[in-house]
Amino acid sequence: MQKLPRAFYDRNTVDVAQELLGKYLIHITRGVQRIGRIVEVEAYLGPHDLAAHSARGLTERTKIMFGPPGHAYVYMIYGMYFCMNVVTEREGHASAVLLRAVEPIKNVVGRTQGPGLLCKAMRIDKRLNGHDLTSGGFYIGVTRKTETALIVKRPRIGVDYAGHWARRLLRFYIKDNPFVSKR
DNA sequence: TGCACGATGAAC
DNA sequence: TTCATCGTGCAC
Repeated sequence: MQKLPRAFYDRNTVDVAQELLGKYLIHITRGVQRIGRIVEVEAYLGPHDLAAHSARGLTERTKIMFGPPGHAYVYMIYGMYFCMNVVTEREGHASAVLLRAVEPIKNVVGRTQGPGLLCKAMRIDKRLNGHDLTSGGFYIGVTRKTETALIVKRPRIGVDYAGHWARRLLRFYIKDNPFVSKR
C-alpha cells in the first residue's frame, strides 16, 4: 500500500475528488488497522463555493481548510456525527473533498454509507482534525494494481441553501457500487 | 452572552 | 416529515 504524497492533494479539487475514488482510507488505533475503500466523495471548491464551510471566511473551525493540502478536516455535524474531508490545493485556497462512503475492507464494523456512518465505523473523530495525511496512523493509500471504474456525477447532498452551487455536479461515486449512500 | 441552524441518520 | 443533539458563527 503506497501512501499518497502531498503533491496528490495539491491539485485541482475536482480532479483530486474523482481520483480519490478507489483509493484506501487507513486508520490505525491501538494496533488495529482499519481499511475502507473510498467509493463516494464530494468536492468543495473554496470561499466562492457557497456550499463550502470556507464561504464563511477564515474562522476557528475552517482554519484547517485554509491551511496546506494533505491534511484532514474533521468537524462535528448535527451534534452527533463527524464528517471527514481532505484539504486540497495550495494553502489559502480553502477547498476540500468530503468522504461520503467507503467499502469495508478490513476491521470495519458497522455501516459506512454516508459521511457520519463512515466516520463512526472508521473511528474518526475531532481528534484527527488537522492530522497530516502524509504522516503515519491516518492516511490514504493506493495499491499497485489500478482498476478503472465508471464515475457517476451528481449534485451534492444537503446543500440546497447554496443557490446555483447546489446544482453543480460535484458529487462523485463509483457506478453500481453497493456501498454508495442512498439518497 | 444567547441562539438559530447544519456537508446526518433513523424513526415514524 | 420529524427529531436527536451540540459546536460554531454571528447577532446583540
